[in-house]
Amino acid sequence: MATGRTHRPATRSRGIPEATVARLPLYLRALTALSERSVPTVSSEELAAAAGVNSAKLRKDFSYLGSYGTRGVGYDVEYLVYQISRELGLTQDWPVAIVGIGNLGAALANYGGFASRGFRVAALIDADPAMAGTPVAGIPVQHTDDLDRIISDNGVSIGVITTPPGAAQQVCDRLVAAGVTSILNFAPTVLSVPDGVDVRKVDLSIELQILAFHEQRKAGEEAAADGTAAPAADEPAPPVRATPTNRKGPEGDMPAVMPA
Amino acid sequence: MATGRTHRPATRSRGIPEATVARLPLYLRALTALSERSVPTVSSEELAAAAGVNSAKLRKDFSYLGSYGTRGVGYDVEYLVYQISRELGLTQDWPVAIVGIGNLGAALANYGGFASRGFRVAALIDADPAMAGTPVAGIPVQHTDDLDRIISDNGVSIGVITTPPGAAQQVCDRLVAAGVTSILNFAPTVLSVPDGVDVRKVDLSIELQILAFHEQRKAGEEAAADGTAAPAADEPAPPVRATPTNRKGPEGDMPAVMPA
DNA sequence: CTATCTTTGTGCACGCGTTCACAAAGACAT
DNA sequence: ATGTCTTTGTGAACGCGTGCACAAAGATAG
Repeated sequence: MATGRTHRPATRSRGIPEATVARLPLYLRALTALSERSVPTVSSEELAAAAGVNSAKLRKDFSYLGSYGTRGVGYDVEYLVYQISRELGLTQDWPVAIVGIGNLGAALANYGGFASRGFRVAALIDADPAMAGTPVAGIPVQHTDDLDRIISDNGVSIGVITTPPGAAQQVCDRLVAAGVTSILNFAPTVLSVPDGVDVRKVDLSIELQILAFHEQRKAGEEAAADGTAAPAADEPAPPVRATPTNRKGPEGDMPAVMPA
Repeated sequence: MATGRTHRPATRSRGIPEATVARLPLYLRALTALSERSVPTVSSEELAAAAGVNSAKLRKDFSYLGSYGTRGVGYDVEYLVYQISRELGLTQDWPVAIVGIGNLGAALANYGGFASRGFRVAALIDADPAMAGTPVAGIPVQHTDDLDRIISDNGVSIGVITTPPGAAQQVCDRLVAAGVTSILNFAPTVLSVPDGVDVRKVDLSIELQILAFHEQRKAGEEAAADGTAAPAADEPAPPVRATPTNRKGPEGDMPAVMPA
């Protein structure tokens, strides 16, 4: 999953822990599903199961919002949907701009989950002049030169970056200069932003690498359980240390450096 | 960011904390960039800056892998690239299957970051018979009916789900039954999997909602700093409680329920 | 060989997040 | 009205992650 806000060192926003905020959308989704099935009330146990979390955690999370439950009964679904929506700021309209209309940018523009919940794709921006005017998902692509004006005119405060990594920081700087204060970054780059600007990153490559780590570990454990000798790759750090004059891996030659 | 592993409750894998594992890909990326510029060594301070983290944290992270640095000098870039790659399991080939070739699935198939770093798109799978045979990113799409065989034949252990939410759990079950033990889920659904299977989720909608929360909060603080009266949406929980017979928001009528 | 200087590796303390376990609160039946 | 039963809300304990601050290690110069 994409993780980690940058800057603003874990300040509790209005007393609501960051971890709780990250789970509210999950609860909201489960509650919306219940609401569509016209379920009037739900217990913490049921809702927690639907959201895939511990029921105690869910109750504690809700306790930060206020006392919205009824003991012996549970939570009123409609009321809770409204309260969480309000808390997350989804009762207002959020115009969003997507910068970098390649495969991913176009896919996001077409993504249905965007339009619902108060988020509206207000503008698509790309650096390629040939794309200017071409409609993507029914919205004409505009050129980067007009970025500043586009952001201002539409009152965009949330920007989505889907550019190649090399362009990400520059685009980010321009977005921030134009007034954007929240950025969702899909480019595999560490963005640096001034205080007061929130950045969240979604990084496919990182997610896969984390999965690979656990996958390798599972394979190693399995082999150990089979009584097979553990693979060399799973052994502790080798005694041979690399020095500037001795650059070799423990098992001989160093493999070719992998591309980014 | 996509966040949160499901199941397997925070077990320290071979002594390496989960939080550290999640940062290793970040370090690896920064190190690879240095390697391409032929930088021989790097200090924890420099590398930490490039990766966007605290230098003490970076040193502690590396200490879990072993003592790979040289006091007074820093870390050997090439050696560290190799060690982290090995630790993450990137020295081997990981065939990946993408299920659900819509806008997003196609975008991922075309994504360059996939191919590098040992991950290889081994198969594209979709439920639409009309798509079968159509090449996407140079790889012919295969039908869901053959999912089991495709996974087995290619030795796929990592699956990527980019289906509509309604199909995600079913696809997940089939993947797991076929032998997949790691899943990257882009569908906005809580997947339930048996023990031993890792799930990571990437959820655009959740990321946006978290950003909206902080955005709303920033707007509220700003207004308060201006001496303006705080907006009603930012005030503490209202005294009026909703009961099954009194379903109203604190400010009057309940807004229409939002779509999922 | 000794002294100095740089940078790592880590002991320690602190704070956040999670979980347990239970008292309090309300619904509901009698 | 009283008692029972269900479910919430939360106090308290625990564990993980973070960051400070410093001792130990090694490089480098004289």
